[in-house]
Amino acid sequence: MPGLPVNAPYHHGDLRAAALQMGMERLASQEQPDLGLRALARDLGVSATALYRHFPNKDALLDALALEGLNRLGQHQAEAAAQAGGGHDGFGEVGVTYVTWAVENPALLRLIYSRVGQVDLAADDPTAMGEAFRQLRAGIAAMMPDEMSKDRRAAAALHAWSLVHGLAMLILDGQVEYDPAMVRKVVLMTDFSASH
Amino acid sequence: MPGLPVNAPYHHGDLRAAALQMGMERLASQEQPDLGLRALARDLGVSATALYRHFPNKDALLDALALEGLNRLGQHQAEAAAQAGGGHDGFGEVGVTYVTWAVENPALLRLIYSRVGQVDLAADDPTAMGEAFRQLRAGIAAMMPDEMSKDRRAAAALHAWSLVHGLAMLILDGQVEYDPAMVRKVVLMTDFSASH
DNA sequence: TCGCAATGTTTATGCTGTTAACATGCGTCT
DNA sequence: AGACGCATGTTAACAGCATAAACATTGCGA
Repeated sequence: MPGLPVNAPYHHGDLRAAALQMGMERLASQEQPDLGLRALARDLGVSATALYRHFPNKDALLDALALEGLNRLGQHQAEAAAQAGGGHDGFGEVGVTYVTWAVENPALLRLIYSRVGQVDLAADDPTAMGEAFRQLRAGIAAMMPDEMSKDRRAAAALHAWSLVHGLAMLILDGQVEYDPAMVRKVVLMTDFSASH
Repeated sequence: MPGLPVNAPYHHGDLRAAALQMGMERLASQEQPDLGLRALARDLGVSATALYRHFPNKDALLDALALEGLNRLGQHQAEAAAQAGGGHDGFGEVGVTYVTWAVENPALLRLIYSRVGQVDLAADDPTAMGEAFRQLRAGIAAMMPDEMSKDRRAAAALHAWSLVHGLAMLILDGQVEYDPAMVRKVVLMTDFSASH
């Protein structure tokens, strides 16, 4: 039994990592990337079925890519939150950042949301995908103004998430043209200190 | 040249309409319907390639289904708007209705948004899909309070559309559990008469 | 050094969308 | 009425896909 390095290179030299990297590159550079096993294997200079030694099936590969993307999104959100300095204004900036990141990573955001919904919760690693998303949710909720009641905080967090996610999806689906100024105006429109 | 009945039955008896109806039934009854040409043809009691006499390819079939779904959504929105009686409160009800319809027609809503974005705008019938969506947008914009400036109306309409669409997608993707009371609270949270 | 297990390849299966060639029959025109 | 034509449906075939099984290779641990 080997020590710690789980991904020790064998014949190819860590084909798993190479496949994931190539997948991430395609997700970053193309709007509708070809993530077929044959296409990936061909461009990796490897036979069509070699990837089955590292992933049980195609969905597992996509899940791994989605998880990596989710981690990057979460990290990006955390950076934006830290830079904005918290508070009401900072929270707005985080929302704008979400939309901006989505526009810059359309295929990756779509992959994340297409995969995270149908993850088998009884799988081997229940913490992988679900935990990353739970962290994202917690981050959103934690950024709400302190003076709110717990109930209102939950509703406000869901409101904020829905707003930026919906705006991002409408832009990605081509229903709304991307206009940074308009995005800013729309996202910052909500006044969370209002009544209700 | 025949008169008005464009879809006169031949051998099968209007296979095109039968295929669309079966597709709509599957979209209505299943979360991830099998809309494969072979599966549809088999259940229609027809050979696998018969549908190519009525649709140039699979995408055309899906586009036709998405268009039908879009019309139903628009009609549903119009009914909700009329019932709500316009005004600020009525507008909120329309938003709640959007989310409710999405929850009740998840596969159809997903199909609509997945197809409408990549429609070839230079196609034969440029009015079909795009026009239906333009009508939906116009309906949303027309429902904004009258006292707003044109600019603010546009931003508020996009805000409202983003909010309900994002909330619907989060529910459909399994990120948020469907809770009618919570949906109502979140959708009605925005106060459009606020400053900015 | 030997062996085993991890890695990669070859081959094969059943699915998919799609095309071409062929068959059938309703509608129309003479 | 009869024949032609075109819309419709069928059969056969092809390329691509994900995937599984059998086989080959190679590096690490005992």
